[in-house]
Amino acid sequence: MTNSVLDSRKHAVLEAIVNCYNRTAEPVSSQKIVRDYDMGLSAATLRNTMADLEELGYLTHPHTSAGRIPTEQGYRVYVDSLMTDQKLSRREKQFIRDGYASSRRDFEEIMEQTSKILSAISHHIGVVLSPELHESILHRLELISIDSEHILAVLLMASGVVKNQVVSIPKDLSDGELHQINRILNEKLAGLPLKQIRQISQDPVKLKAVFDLAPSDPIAVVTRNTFALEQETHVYIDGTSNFFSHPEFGEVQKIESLFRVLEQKEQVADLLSSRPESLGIQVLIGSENGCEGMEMCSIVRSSYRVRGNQFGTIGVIGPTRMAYPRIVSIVKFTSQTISELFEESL
Amino acid sequence: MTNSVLDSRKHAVLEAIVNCYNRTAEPVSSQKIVRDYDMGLSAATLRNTMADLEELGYLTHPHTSAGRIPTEQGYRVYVDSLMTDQKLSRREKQFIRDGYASSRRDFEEIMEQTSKILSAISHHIGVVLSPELHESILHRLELISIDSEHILAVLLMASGVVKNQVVSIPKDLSDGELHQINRILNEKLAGLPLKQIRQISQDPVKLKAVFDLAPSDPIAVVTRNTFALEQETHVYIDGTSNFFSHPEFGEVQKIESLFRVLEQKEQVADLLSSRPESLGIQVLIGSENGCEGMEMCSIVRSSYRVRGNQFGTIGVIGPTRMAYPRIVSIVKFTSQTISELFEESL
DNA sequence: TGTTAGCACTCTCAAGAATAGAGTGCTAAA
DNA sequence: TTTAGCACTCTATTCTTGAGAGTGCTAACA
Repeated sequence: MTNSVLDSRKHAVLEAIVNCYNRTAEPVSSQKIVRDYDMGLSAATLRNTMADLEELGYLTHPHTSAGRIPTEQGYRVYVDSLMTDQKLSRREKQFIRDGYASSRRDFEEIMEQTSKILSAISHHIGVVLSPELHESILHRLELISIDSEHILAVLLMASGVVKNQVVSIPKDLSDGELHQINRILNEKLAGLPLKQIRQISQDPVKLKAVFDLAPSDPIAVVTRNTFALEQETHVYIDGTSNFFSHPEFGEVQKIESLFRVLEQKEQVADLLSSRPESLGIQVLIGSENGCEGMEMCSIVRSSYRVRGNQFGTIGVIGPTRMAYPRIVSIVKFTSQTISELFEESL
Repeated sequence: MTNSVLDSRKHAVLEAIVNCYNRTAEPVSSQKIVRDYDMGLSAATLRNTMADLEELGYLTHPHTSAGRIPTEQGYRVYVDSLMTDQKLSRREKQFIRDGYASSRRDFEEIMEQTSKILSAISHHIGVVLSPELHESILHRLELISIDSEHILAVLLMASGVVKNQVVSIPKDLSDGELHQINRILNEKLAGLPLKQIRQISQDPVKLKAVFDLAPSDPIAVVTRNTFALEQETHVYIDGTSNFFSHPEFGEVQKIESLFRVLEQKEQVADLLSSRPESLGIQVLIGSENGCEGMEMCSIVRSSYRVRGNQFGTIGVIGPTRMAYPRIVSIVKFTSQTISELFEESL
């Protein structure tokens, strides 16, 4: 909290400017602060302080005779050490919990609902990344015959996620054979994390070590084909149209570049997950997200946990000028709620 | 083809204006037509004809000294009787087919891919509605135990679609019991359309008639819970950001109302499917779609077929000023391609 | 009778000029 | 160190003007 460069007045002024700018979306003048915040200082003094803050890189000027707006660096200081926690109201918490009332136990529905809740309550864009199957543990698998060339593998993960996979088979398998293969696979593979299973299944040597059979054996083929599934993360996005209500996106081009990014689900996934995997809340301000076309946006993200060590990510994408304390609280509480939801019910 | 109101000159002029306006997005002047189309008429004569067409309601004026643009009615005539088929080039057809090369047999992937293909090749918005399970025939179902209170029902439809459903069970069932129930359900229900099964499962009388057992019997409960699934149509949308490149959407508000609609998946689903269920191509011009916020958009849609009589819908949403002949060909060819794809492979 | 040239008229669009207002930076006094 | 005062700068709005595009109408023509 003791930032050597900023004395307490500068702190206060920066905070006031960020708050004010977030409310009005207009450059903040010294007058405005005198009127709205009772700081016991004159406009002239504030102007001096503001000039200092600008020199330090925390504020900027659209043009000579305009008020100040925070720079990304200014927001950074605000988020890191100035802003105060804003508790969600009981009503807001209830709103979030109620959002899950209808979606019983369908995994997809919970993901989808989460993105809707996030966007509805934040008035920004809500994003949810499904947990990475990679780390997830296989609880059991069931093989179901489809036709002479294909079977369906149903993977039940320990987390409660269910994943279907159509698998080509080398030759028609009788019900008995299929049953037999199913039994053996469960015996050998249940309880292992998917990542490890994939390694085994794609490596002839390991495969032989585990199953002790030739690569051409039906069991080997089925295993290989079943676990060839690539790492796919589903991305759920909602509330994109909320962006139209922000004055800073009044011109089409600005909003266009953002929407072009949002349409690339993979890019959105990278955006939310590529950061160091700390577990708490993370706030990326403006160009910190490093994504072309999203320089004007900030991201507040957090992981959630689906039993064991399977993690997904939720986040809110909004304009750099967003109400950080509130959004942080929302993301924090929602990720807790969703984690509990998975913990208890699935 | 013999439209009593329109002589062949009016036809030709209307067609020229539609074509020209589609290219340039600017009101078409009499001069422009003289220059670009060799009609052997002077500008003055064209002005007379254009005035007639305006009187008939097929053209309009942004203001007195501007050229003409087609009205919705004008487009209607153009689409219904003026425009000529535009075959897709070999390259375009190949592009569409290639789009499916990677997506093997995963149903969802094909749907998703289709919306991408449609938007990429049309430069508009591509929409796909998954087929209605309703009419689909149950090929077989498999029950898989999850825990003491839940099982997973895997429904294999005759069409190749696979649907998972987590089902609550009244009491813990042994493997044997589960197997037994599974066998009976398949015996009684396989081969029936889902719609009928749902009717049976939700009606105690019918349930008793088919299975001859008490409503509290585990079989009855499992059946009821398994087929309680509501009719859900998945909506795949791609290419929304293509709208930014159209000059008529240069202002934010116009694009906003459109995006608000697109975010409501149910509304999009209604938009594409609520029309009379003719099988061919349908073109809805401008406000004909009856959807608030989409008055400036046209829709070209077609059903596709997934074996048996299970149908879905694909479509392209674009500005009213779209290249109808081309888009119609695209939608037609894509729906054929996707139908064939399902016919042969699943 | 249908077509065309000519012309007056209308409307838009872009550029410039004038004005008001907001807000700053600086200076000098408290 | 703080503050009042003031000159200065920049924006945003409004009005005007002129050019250009395109029409509708009229009168002549085939």
